[in-house]
Amino acid sequence: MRRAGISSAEIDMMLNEDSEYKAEYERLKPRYELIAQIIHARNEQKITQAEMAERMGTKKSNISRFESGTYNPSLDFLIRAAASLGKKISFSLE
Amino acid sequence: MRRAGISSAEIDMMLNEDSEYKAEYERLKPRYELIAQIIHARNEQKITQAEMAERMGTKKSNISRFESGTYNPSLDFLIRAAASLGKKISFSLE
DNA sequence: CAGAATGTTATCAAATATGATAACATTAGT
DNA sequence: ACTAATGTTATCATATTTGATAACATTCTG
Repeated sequence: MRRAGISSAEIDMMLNEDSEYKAEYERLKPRYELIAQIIHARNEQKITQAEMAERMGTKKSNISRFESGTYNPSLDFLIRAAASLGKKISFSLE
Repeated sequence: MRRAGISSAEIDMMLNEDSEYKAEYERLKPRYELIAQIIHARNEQKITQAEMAERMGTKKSNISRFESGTYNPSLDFLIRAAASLGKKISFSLE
């Protein structure tokens, strides 16, 4: 199954205890997880990025960028994204 | 109990169904609720804004501004804020 | 395969968040 | 009431997000 440039063993290596990538990965994890939930909701409802964008009042390219997880979205953007899929985000501190 | 410039009856008025303020209020509600949870956690642990700021790597004035709810914070800021209080934010789509 | 639909990436401008600092206001402790 | 601690507000500089557009890539469907 050689598809990407790195193997899962190499990923394990990069994410080991002492790795500096580890901290970075842990830092970004909550973002990725939340985005994953939103993408999942969109796919589940078979809504296109273009449709979602229209509901949010933005453009499809911005949805793609958002789903790519390449930046740190604002709370408002997240709430609107969820709302466009008929969902409400709830937050809890644990 | 005349303290503020507006009465609660007036507030009710402003938040009635058709009011344009209503939508605005509803829009900001999730932000305020999340911030309230964070403020509550900070007070509960008797941590000062200055202490929290130091843990987050910022300044106390910025914590005050954040708690005032006057702007739209980023996901990362929220996560760091919670983390500085030993909490983890969890998100769920409903 | 061809065309249409969907998703991605790059880029720019404008708006906004964020950090830092300082001055000020409020509250708590003695 | 005095003082120290805590919280607030204003302001500036810098970084980042966000929206828009266009070109490109990928996937779906007939």
